[in-house]
Parts: sequence; C-alpha cells; structure tokens
Amino acid sequence: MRLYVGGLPYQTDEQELREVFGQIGVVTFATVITDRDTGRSKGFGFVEFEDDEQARAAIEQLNGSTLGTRTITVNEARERPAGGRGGYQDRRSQGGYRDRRY
DNA sequence: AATGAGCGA
Repeated sequence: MRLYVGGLPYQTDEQELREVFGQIGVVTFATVITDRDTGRSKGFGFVEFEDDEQARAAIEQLNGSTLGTRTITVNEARERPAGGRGGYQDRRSQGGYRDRRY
C-alpha cells in the first residue's frame, strides 16, 4: 500500500523517509519527489509498506507528527491516472479507486 | 538563497 507523505522539510530525502517509516513496518519503497529541473525537493514523497496494516499503522502514528521542523501529512496515496506517456509502475488492484476522479 | 499546499517524469 502506497502512502502519500507531505509537508516534508525540503531537506528530507527518501533515506530519511525509510528511517522514519521503517520504525512502523517494512518499507518496500520510498521516494521524495524532487523537481526534475532544479533537483530541489518538492517537500513530499511516497512510501510503500510490504503490508497494508503496517501502512495503516503508519498513517495513524505518523500523520500529524513532526519531522524536523515540519508537521508531516501521511495518508493513502492516490492512484496515478492510467494512460499518458506510460512508464509508470503497474497499477495493481487496490480496490476503491475505480471511479476516482480529480 | 528563498518556497509550504500539494499526490509522483
């Protein structure tokens, strides 16, 4: 289950995400979104847990917590829209996203 | 160098 992690300090990197979320469960994937041109962090990222309940536990425990100076936001990541230039991770059935629109 | 809600090259 992927988690959206927002409100990160601009200095935070995926390594730190792994540390923090790794305290809750097994992190199978973590990334901090950086601006492709400037390389600066956009202040948010994604984390995936090997187990859904760990992810939920992470949401409860880490959402609203503070990382450094900022208060971070943690909740279930949205599904990336299919189609488009391809090159995305496989969108597996995560149930409940069928008609999500935004 | 700086920015501050956001859902990703």
